[in-house]
Amino acid sequence: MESTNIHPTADWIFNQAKINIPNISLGTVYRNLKQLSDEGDIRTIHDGAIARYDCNKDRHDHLRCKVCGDLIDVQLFDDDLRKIVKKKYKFEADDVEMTIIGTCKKHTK
Amino acid sequence: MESTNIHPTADWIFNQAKINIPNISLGTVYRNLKQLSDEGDIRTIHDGAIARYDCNKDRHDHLRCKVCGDLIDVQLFDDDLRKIVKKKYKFEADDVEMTIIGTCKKHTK
DNA sequence: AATAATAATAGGAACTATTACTATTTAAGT
DNA sequence: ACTTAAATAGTAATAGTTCCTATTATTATT
Ligand SMILES: [Mn+2]
Ligand SMILES: [Mn+2]
Ligand SMILES: [Zn+2]
Ligand SMILES: [Zn+2]
Repeated sequence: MESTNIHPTADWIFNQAKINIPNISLGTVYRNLKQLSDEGDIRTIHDGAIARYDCNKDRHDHLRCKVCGDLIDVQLFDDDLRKIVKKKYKFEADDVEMTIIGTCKKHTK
Repeated sequence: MESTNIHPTADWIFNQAKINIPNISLGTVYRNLKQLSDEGDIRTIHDGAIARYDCNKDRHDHLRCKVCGDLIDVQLFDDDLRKIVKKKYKFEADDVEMTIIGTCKKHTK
């Protein structure tokens, strides 16, 4: 999984794993992903209704291209923004889930 | 639904609707919510694995308090941020889904 | 008002991602 | 080798959502 910078689903990982471990079960995939996520070794991201898993442990955000479906890592939510949230709304931010939907640079003519 | 500023689930709406329309079906709730959402009269927000519906049609973001569960409307992603995304990543942003998880002001002593 | 055409609905089946359960296998400790 | 504990495969169960269809309500047309 670390060999890719994609954001695979449990099902994708399951199918990849089957290449080397033909009789692995989907439950094992979910259990291990949950464990890794709980330990902070990977991140779980909610992409609409389904879960994706992210090896990029640094806090970051995503751009989702509605043309090609790519999910691109970006850094947008920074300490400045955290301070604004704190000052303006008196809200102590622990975590941020931000996905920007639009069109990536591959499709600009 | 407009009478509240909460972010109800389909199930919550279904149960509320049953008070006045005792034999309404869940499918009707989903169908009408989808229609309203498609027409832009409400917004669908993905809260983890489940869908919530939002009457606040203005583009806005959310703070989710992990203590009391509240989902608070805020305005964070602005045109400045959109321009940064455009300049830095050459990405044309159409829509943003941002939820900040943390602790709301009700719980600060 | 009666009839025909169209839209909306209830109720339930089907679907999909995920979780829970359990008997069996694998690994570790002595 | 024996005991204990952890991990797993396989399968059943769950939850949210969508799909389907016969029936009901609404609207348009004679
Ligand atoms: Mn990522
Ligand atoms: Mn809102
Ligand atoms: Zn693209
Ligand atoms: Zn709170």
